[in-house]
Amino acid sequence: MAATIKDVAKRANVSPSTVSRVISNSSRISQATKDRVRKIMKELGYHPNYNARSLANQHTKTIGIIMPRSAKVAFQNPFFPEVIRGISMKARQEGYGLYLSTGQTEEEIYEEVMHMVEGSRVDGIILLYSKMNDTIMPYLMEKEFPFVLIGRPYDMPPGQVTHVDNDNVKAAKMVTEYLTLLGHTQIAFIGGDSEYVVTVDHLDGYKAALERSGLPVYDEYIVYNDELEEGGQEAIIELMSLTDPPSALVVADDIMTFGVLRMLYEMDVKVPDQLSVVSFNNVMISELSSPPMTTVDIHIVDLGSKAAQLLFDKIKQPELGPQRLLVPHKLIKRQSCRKLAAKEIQSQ
Amino acid sequence: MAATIKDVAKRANVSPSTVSRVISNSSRISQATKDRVRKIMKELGYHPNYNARSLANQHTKTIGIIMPRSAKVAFQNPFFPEVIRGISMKARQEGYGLYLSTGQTEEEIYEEVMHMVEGSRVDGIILLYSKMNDTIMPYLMEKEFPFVLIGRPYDMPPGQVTHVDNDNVKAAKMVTEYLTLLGHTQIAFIGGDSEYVVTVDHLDGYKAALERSGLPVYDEYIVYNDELEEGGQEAIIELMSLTDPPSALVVADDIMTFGVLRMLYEMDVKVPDQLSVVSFNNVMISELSSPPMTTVDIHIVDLGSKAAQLLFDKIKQPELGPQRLLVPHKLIKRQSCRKLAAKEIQSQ
DNA sequence: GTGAAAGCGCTAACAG
DNA sequence: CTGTTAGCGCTTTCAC
Repeated sequence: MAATIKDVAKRANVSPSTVSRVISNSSRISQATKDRVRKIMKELGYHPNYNARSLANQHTKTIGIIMPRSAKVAFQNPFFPEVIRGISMKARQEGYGLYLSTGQTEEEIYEEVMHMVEGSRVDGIILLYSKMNDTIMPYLMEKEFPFVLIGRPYDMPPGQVTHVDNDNVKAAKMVTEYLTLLGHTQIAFIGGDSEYVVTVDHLDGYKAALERSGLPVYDEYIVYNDELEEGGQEAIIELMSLTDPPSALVVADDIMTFGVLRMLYEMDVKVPDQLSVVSFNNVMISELSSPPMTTVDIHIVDLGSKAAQLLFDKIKQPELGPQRLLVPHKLIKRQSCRKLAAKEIQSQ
Repeated sequence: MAATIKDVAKRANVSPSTVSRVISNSSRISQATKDRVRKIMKELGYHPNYNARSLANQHTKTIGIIMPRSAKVAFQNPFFPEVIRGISMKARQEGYGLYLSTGQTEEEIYEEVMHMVEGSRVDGIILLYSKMNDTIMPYLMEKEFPFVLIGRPYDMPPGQVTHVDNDNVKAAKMVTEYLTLLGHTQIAFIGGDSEYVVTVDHLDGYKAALERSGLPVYDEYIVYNDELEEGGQEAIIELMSLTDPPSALVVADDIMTFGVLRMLYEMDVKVPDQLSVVSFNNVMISELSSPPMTTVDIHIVDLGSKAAQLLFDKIKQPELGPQRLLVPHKLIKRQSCRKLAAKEIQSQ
C-alpha cells in the first residue's frame, strides 16, 4: 500500500492535519516543519490520494469532455482532436485533468453525463457540439452544473448558456460573397448534418449572401450530408447531374471537401477550372488536397482553449453570469477557386 | 447537496449497508427490499458518489490513456483518435471511464503518470506509443501497475510487458517485396520519428526485403522525418535531387504520404507513372488522395480495443502473466503503384 | 504554529 | 436476509 498522510505524520512527529496543511502550503505552518515534512514525503514517496481528497473537499480537479454521438464520424474529423488539444493545453496549465465521454448514442451520453455530474466525477463539462433537440444541455442547466458549449445554443432563450463559437453565419456569408465577387452566380451549398446548429448557420449565411447579391436561392442547390467524405461524394453527384449544375460550391467541412474533390476528379470535372470550391475549418491536411483548398480557418484550437478558460472561470466564480465568446475566422485562399471571365458570367 | 446513501436508507427504513448492497445487486437481499430501495433511489434522484466509492473499495473504474509527447503532432494524426475510439468502445462495454493525459513534454507526462498511479486516479494505463529510452514504462513496471503498451517494448528483456502490436517488420518487408515484384530496384524509405520503435521495425523489414531480393541498401535512400506532412515534403526533395533518384517509395505514414504526394505534384513528378508510393495505416482519408494511395491497413481500431481488453484482463486477474497480441495487417492496393515494364527494369 | 476530532459517502467484515 | 461498526485517506473546524 502506498504511503498515506498518517505515515508521513508519524515519521515527522506531527499530526496528520499538519501534513495536510503543508500539502496545501498553508501560511500558518513554520518553514522549518514544512521543510521537514516535505523531506519525509520525498523519502516515503508520498502522493496524496485523489479520491480521498476529492471526497473531502468536494471537487475533483477534472473536467468532462462530451463528444457528439457516433464517435466514429466524430473522431475521423480532425476538428475534435484539435479542440481537445486546445482544451488540454489550458487544462494542464490550470492543473485540471480530462475525462472523456465514450457514449455512442444519445441515451448513453445522457447517462454518462448524469453519472459525471451526480457522481461528482468532474467539476465542469465542455460540450463539443451543439445540435437541435439536445437533451444534455437542458439537464445541465437544470442542475446548474458548470458547463460550456462549443457552438451556439439553439431553441433556447439567449444569454443563458456560456458558449464559444465562430460567427458561422458571417463566415458562410463571407465565402459566398467571395464566390459572387469572383463572378459566380450558380453557387451550391453542401451542408453537414442538418441537426447541428453550425449547419443551419452556414445555410443562413449562404442565403443571406445570395439575397444580398440579388441571386435566387434554388432548393436543388442545397444538399445536406452527415457522413463526411462519403457524404460529400453523394452530394456532388446529385448536384452535378442537375440540368443546370453550379459553377461554385460551398462545402461544410474540409474532410468532406476531400471527398468532393476526389469525386470531381473521377467525374473529370476540373477544379477550379470548371468548378470553384470553398470550405470550412482549415484542418491541418487541408493544404494537401489537390488542388489545395480555399477554406475558412476557424481557429479550432482557440475554440478549445477559450472554452476551457470560460469553464475554469465559471468553476472558480460560480456567481459569474453566462459568458459568450466569438473567435474570429479568416479566409485562407488557396487554389480551389477561380475568377470567372466577364463573358462567362451568366445573367439570371 | 445530492442525496446520499444515508438519505435513501432512512427513507426506506433500512441501514446504509443494505442500500449499498442493493447498489451492487447483492444476492443476499430480498427482491422486496431491493424493489423498495430502488424506488426510493429513483424518487430521491440518488446517484452513488464515485469518489467515495473509489476510496472505499480501492478502484476507480477508469483507465488512463497516455499520448506521446507533442500532442500537437500526435493529435493531427488520425491514428490516435482511431485507437482511442477502439479503446473507448471496449471501455464503455466494461463500464470503464477514460482519463486522458495532457502532458507536452516527457517530464510532464512522467509526472502525470505518477499522479495517476500513486494518487489512485486510474486502475490501469494504456500507452499509445513505444519509443526508445522511455522512462514511463520502467516506472510502471517497477510499480507493478497494470498497463499495456500499444507497440513493441524496446531495450527490454522480452516477455515482460503486455503489449499489442502489428508485425511492422513483416508489413514493411511485404510492401517492399511488393515493390520489387513490380520490378522496382531503386526503392527509398521515408521513416517516421527515429525514436519510435515502429520506425526501426519498418526499416528492418525494408532492409530484409532488399537483401532477400539481392538489392543493395543505399544510405541515401533512407531518410527519417518526424513532422508528418511537412517532414514528408522535405524528405522527398532530398530524395528526388539525388543523381540516381528512386523509382519507388516506402513511406511511414498516410498523412506523411499526403505531403509527399503534394510535393511530388508540385515537382511535376507523376505518381505512379514516374514514382510508385506505398505507405502504412490506411487512415480514413487515405483513399481520398490523388491518386488514391496504396497502403497497409493496420486495423487501428482493433489495436485499441485489443489493448483495452488485455488491460481489463490484467486488472481483473493480476496474477496473469504478460500477454502479447499481434493484430494482422493487410495491403490495400489502390493507385499509387505501377508495375515496371520489362525494358524499364534497371540492372544493378 | 500545531493537534484532536469529526466528517466527506461508501464498502465490507462481523454479528445476528 | 439485514444492521452495526469500522474504516478508505484527506480536509477542516475548533481548540490551545
